Amino acid sequence: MNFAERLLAWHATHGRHDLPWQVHDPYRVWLSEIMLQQTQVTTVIPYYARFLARFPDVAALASAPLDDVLALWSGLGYYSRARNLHAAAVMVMERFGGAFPADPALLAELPGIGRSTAAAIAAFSFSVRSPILDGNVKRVLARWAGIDGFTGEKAIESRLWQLAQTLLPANAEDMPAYTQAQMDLGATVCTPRKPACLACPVAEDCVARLTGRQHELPTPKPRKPLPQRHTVMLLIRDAEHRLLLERRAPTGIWGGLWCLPEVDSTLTAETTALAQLGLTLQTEPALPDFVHVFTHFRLTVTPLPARAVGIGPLRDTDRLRWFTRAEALSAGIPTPLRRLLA
DNA sequence: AATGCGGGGTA
DNA sequence: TACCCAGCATT
Repeated sequence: MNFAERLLAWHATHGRHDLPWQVHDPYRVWLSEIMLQQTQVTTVIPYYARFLARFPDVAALASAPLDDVLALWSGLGYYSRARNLHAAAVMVMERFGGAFPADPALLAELPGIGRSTAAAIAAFSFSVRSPILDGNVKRVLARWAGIDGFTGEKAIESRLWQLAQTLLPANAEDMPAYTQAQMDLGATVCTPRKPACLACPVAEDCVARLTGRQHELPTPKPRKPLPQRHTVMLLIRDAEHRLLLERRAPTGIWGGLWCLPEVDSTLTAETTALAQLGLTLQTEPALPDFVHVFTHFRLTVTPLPARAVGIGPLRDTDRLRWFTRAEALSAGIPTPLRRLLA
């Protein structure tokens, strides 16, 4: 049996068959694929259920306010995914009349859908013969073919795409199961740490296993030490103990989410707030620092409580808004703020 | 080609 | 702590 045939046979008995998005509905497949970008299955499942209940089809999503989408995405991270999801839903309605195209090249024109996600949607929904190349597949193929070098590097990645294309099953109707089989093999057998080679359907001709290099491949990403950053976040309360939140710019960290106003220093907080927010503050002693780690830097946050005195009506209510604690918790806010409020 | 972009699970 | 996860967009 060739590579694809062995994966298909393995998947029939050992694959995952009960995931909630394993349906031939491009909307649900698309939604799950976006949520699963750089995010593990167990994390996605509850978000997927809530999202689908609120937005049962692409028309419902396209006509919803972005704030509602971000609120349901809150805590899942990579918020550009939520903004792109909403924009793509609008495009599917306007350009394709609400029906997702089957062609991966067309799917990849939608925001948030790259080559791998487009192939996954096309394979699961329409049985199109197009290869995926996610973290699982990169690891499986790098080991099986004995490919050295960081898989994020251009030359390595292009070899892997080429290989993935040649290994596709002959029959298009096998594409949904084959695509799922690759993901399942990477997630449950060919795992990053302790690969279960004894349970692997392609172990007999796996170069990494035959040469004892399962634990060396794929070549890990070269790491640099995380830069340190510091910020002061203002916990501004009004007379009714409501909290002032500021909508962040649409791009960058926590884009579009509601967050605490930030200043550079506790010493200049009052003057900075007056200049930037138009509020006169009485600051209180800072709360203990906490650390939030991102992929690319480490952020130390000093929470600084303050009372707003002599407030006039806030003029820019699209950017600045007073929230009760309950309102803040149900809005689109980043995880550190959710933790701080809890 | 390199960087920005979250958050959680895991050993 | 460090690595990894159903990657994509931007520069």
